[in-house]
Amino acid sequence: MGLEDKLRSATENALQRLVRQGALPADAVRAASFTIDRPKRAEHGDLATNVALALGKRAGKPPRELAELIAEALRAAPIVASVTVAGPGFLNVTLTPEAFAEVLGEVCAAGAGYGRAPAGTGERVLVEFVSANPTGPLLVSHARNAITGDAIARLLEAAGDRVTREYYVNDFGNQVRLLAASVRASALGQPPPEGGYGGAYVKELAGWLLAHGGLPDGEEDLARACVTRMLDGVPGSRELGGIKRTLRDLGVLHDAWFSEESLHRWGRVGVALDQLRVAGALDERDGALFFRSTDGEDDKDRVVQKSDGAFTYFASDIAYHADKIARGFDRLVDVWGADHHGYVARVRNALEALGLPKERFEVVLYQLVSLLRDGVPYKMGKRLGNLVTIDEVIEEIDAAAGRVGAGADALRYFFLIRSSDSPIKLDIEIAKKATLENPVFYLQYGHARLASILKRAHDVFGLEIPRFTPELAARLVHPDERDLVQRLGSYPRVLAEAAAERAPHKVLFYLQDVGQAFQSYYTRLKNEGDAILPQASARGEAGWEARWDREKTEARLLWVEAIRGVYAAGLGLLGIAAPDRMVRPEGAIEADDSEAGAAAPAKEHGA
RNA sequence: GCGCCCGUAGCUCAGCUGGAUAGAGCGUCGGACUUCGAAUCCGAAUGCCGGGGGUUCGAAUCCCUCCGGGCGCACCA
Repeated sequence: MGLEDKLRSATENALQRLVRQGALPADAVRAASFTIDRPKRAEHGDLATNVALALGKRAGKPPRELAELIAEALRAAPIVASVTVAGPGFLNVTLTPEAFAEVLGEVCAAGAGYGRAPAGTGERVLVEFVSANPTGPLLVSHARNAITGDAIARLLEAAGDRVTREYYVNDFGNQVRLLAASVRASALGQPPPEGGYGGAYVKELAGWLLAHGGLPDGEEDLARACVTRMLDGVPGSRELGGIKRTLRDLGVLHDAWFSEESLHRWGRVGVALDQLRVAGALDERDGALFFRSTDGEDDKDRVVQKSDGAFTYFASDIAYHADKIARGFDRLVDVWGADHHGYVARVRNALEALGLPKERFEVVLYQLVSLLRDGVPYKMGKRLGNLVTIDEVIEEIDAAAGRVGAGADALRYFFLIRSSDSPIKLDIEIAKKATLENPVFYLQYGHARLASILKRAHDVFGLEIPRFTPELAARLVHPDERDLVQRLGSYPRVLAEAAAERAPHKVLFYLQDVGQAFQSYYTRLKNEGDAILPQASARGEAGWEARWDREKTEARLLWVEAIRGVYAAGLGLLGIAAPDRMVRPEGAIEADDSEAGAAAPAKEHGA
């Protein structure tokens, strides 16, 4: 339990006591909700609460008077060192060292599972994401969907949910027919049909099929073979690595691949439409079949079967979502680009018309990714032949950083640092080459530093990370050390909130704050002539070991490991690597600018 | 026209279940290396929180309205 939660229950206890004493009306206390916050200013104590202000309305007493009353009751709590009343009636609370020690103890005891709810305590959730048409390689714009969906899935797991990650494969209808036709054309050395696909991967796909038993005769068999190859790829191929491999490179693994075509093959679409018909939710107009979406909240009715007899994508989507419910999921989370938001109502309405629990259906919408190239808008289009693939971007960043995985880390950072409601402008050139000023390195460096302190403690001083004891924790008296413990204490809350709001960016902001707080402490300590481990200069003097406060070092090692553990867990939750050391790539260090600094102004003013 | 999202520092964005003097990164300027890792740290400057009205002890946050931008409004997927 973090300090906020500890203070909250202490405050609630204090209120109950005041109610029993007749000092406060019970119904006012029951109805009031109050906040516990870290105050922005250090002189306002460790935590502040507006409980007196919140209660003032209902209790009918001046907030200041209430504040004095509650402050007095709160002073009895063991975690409270002092309470002052400030401003209109805020309570500023300073906590006891024991309270901080308790929090650190909880972090250490929980280990890697700290902040996570016990697995399986939550809902059964189906997170459906990516679901891009298997007619081409995944593009950078798809990466936001993949990364957002994956991070939300990880967050829900941390919140205790049983999560299934699913990719809905649109292997039915016009688009795959066009892909198959394009591949056949390519095999015959002809140009692709109107509106077809002409990328290099089409040629490669045709070549691979020819080399492996030839193209199937039937169009459906060919389409199936093409989709399989688009998903699984061809080993060693640059152009046709496969959607699954691209996702794996991003750290995204789906549990299930659900075929749209199978819904038709098993007659599920027809069944769903029959049920809608029985429910009286279908109308026939102009030879087409409409779902009466306007019975719910929607602008117009939606076509499920066109006048030429073909089912729409929406028809199979109804069957698909009905199937998700039938599989027993408590919650369906779909991750869609904001351009599909008009779709939400019709799917929800269809579920309702089928008599299914529509409130289980939920859509996470993310705003769109627009591309820039060196700051100017970059129009990407199939017809323009300038599609930017995820593979391509990952490859270039990996090369620039000299590490496989750097590209995935950078992309995950770029897409997870923004809230879903914020559109993202991704500059292709910067994403590709300017990896060194990428803030993801700051995050990772923080972890490398923590890890390297522990490694040095072991290698140079033979120190292992000690077991937690209250006595050891009591040695952490530096204000920055207390501050970091407080931050670690609020990690469970951050996770729970991020999961509930489907907002992975909150975890990332939290980690940046923790990293910054530690880096700042680290330098401050040095400026104060102190250090976690005895420095080389100190060890030069005779008898240094006798003067070394070994216990303080051990307390700090315990603390460093607690921070490192939370930090690594948080990064892991976002799918970003937490390296123990960072290697600066060749040519990354800027040239010494002492000469340039002198020369440049002279040139400026030369004329 | 209707619906959803957005408008906060020079730029990119947090903060939005109402709380004290509105934050971060980048950029700018000025400092700190006898390195437990300087991919770091410290300091400074910069804001009618798009405009107006309302609710309240208190509004970036809630309500109304206007302005500006993105997306959507198919018998496409």
